[in-house]
Amino acid sequence: MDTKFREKLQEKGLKVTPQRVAIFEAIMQLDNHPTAEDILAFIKNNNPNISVGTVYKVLDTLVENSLLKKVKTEKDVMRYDPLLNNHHHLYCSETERIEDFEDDTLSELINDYFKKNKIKNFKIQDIKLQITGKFKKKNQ
Amino acid sequence: MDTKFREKLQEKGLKVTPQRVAIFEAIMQLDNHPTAEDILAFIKNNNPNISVGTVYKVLDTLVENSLLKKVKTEKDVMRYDPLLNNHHHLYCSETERIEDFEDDTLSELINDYFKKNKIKNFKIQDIKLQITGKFKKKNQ
DNA sequence: CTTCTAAATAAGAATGATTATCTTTGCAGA
DNA sequence: TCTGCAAAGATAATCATTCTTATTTAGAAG
Repeated sequence: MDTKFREKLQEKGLKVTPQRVAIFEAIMQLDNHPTAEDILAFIKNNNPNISVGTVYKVLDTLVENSLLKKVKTEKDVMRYDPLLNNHHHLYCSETERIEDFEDDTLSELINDYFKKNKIKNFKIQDIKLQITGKFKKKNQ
Repeated sequence: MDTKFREKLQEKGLKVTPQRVAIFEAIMQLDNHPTAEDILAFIKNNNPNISVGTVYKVLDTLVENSLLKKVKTEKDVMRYDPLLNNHHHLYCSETERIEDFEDDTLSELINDYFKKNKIKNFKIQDIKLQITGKFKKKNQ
């Protein structure tokens, strides 16, 4: 299951360490875009000796090597997102919940738009929608 | 020029204080989404006695009352944005530069899309595009 | 299976943005 | 003028993140 992850690490010339694997798995299992703290807490169960600095460092290297994404919120904590496929985010305006929102049609729509209407003096690398709102009670 | 701001404060039942006005004006004049520190430095010129806590407190109340927006960068500092009209953000992937990007046609396009394609169990309040990329050298 | 070395981790101190606390100020209404 | 309350000042406290140093480890090369 995490063989792909191991392979990707090697492709990038990064060593495969138990910490890196554990952190990546934690993010996959912890849904909802965990904070560094969430990840640390989760890992401590099986791996009580992991260090705070390590978690931050690993997260940084994974982000740098495009194996993870940082998510921007309005709060002052960073959250991390497994870089699966291109998706947007639904932010709850009342809680800390963040959910993925995938819609290829929409993404295409936007990409097409920018293909026709370039932004002056700016080269787009990535477009993300930040959709703020409220989750309805159902399916909660 | 800041009469509108004063009015808005009063509408919300907030007192019009010189600090609030100064902070708001600072944000309007300092372009490029200043940090709390930028704002503080700017204000200290005319108003050397303003306190750090006050700046943060004022910023918070203004955000709460929808007179400002908080913007987050990849770094862990918050930045503030005068809530003029609906606009999106261009993030430079190499520097901390953030610019506003306004495009009513695009906003409409997206709004229309969501009018036709509701998100299940989610009520949209606001949609922002986070466009990451590189500013070209010109016009720099 | 060893040895070697750069890369990675541990531990915990340090930093720095933000928040909290407590006091003082200034103004509105009695 | 007095009272009450929101706001501001001063500064200590907090807490996420980064830094520093010593130690350990992954994985290549022998």
